Amino acid sequence: MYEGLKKYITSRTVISEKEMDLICSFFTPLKTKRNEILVRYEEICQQYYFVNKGCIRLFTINKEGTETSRFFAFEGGFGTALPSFIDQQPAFEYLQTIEKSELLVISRTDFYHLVATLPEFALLYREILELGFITAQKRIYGFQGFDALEKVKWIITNQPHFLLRVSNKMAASYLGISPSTLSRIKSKL
Amino acid sequence: MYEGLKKYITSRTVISEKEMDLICSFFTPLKTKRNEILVRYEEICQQYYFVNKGCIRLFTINKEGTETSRFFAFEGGFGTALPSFIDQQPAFEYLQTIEKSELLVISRTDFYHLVATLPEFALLYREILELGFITAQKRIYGFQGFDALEKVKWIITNQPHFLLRVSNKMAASYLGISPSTLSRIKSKL
DNA sequence: CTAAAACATTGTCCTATGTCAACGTTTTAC
DNA sequence: GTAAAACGTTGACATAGGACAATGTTTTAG
Repeated sequence: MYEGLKKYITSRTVISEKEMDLICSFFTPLKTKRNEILVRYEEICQQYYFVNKGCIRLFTINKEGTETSRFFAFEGGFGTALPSFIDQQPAFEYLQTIEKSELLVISRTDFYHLVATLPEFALLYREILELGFITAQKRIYGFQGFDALEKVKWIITNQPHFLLRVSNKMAASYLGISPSTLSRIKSKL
Repeated sequence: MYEGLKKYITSRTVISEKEMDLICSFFTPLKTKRNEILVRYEEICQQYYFVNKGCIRLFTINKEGTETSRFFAFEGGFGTALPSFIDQQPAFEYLQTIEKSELLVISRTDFYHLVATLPEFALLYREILELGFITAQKRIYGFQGFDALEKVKWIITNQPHFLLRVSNKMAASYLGISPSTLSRIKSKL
């Protein structure tokens, strides 16, 4: 159950078995169904999620009812509604599992407790933030001035499994293009 | 000279005078001219910059020679080519002062030394990352699906001084629209 | 102070991509 | 297992906004 998480941690920091067990002890398993909502709009996010199996998606719905996908975390990744989690403000987004998933959940209290007491965990969090920051940057700036075709090529290069893993509709809403356009582009490669 | 930095720090953490002086001792003043380059494309970024006066801009130039502005830091803000600074990889961007500016500079070595030895400084860095992350998120997601008019309204709401402070061209390249379009929109409010 | 360069504004035109609709296929729910 | 709903694909059409150019203004360099 905890292998994925342990692998994640050992690949990023050196830590004693005792501390590893301590960290794991704060994570509780959670099985979810397809399209299960973890954080609702305007809810204050209290949990951080590690994806053991399945996939979580962060998205919004605008006033016209159109969904926009913001972020996906697959097996071995962390995810949450981070702005709300950090600031404890109502989330301007939804978090859901788009497939039947197995997650490991840690409460915000425990999370920040670990950050405050375990330097190795603080380092892990710093790396999550640094990586998240860089990833977000690359995505914005990678997309700046890109036309639809370039965006699709970008995602194929940077997240090769992405288009195979998520629906056409979700992929399009992540890339900021219409499903029709994505469909047309895929048909020409 | 260090008032701005001290103000920044005291507004975010509680710290003794001695530690404050220690932190400040690692920052050296730097005066720059308009359009002075701080980090070149493919250079590895070794410094973090605090803006006392003036403004720094992060930007790229694509193969067609068009500039894209990624980020601006004004008085009281921190800025650097963060992905390169973090990973010590060649920067895929330029950092410049767009006005005559007064900066406070800390080397990466000293910066991470402070992060590693002063918990208060580690907290500050964590907050910079968290805030940077949230800001980047808001910008991407705020822009997702926005048309040109909505982007301009967004920037007016979220950074009211922005359009007054930077040139039409730079503002347009930040918003991801053409200078002509921005000009037309401004003329209609 | 002056010449040159960069920039801002605005008009005309054109294209990428969104919208809508039709149709077939897959998924869902009971 | 079956009906209904959601989704994917493709065509026809409409449009936001980019490219380019002309003109006037501001900034820069010496």
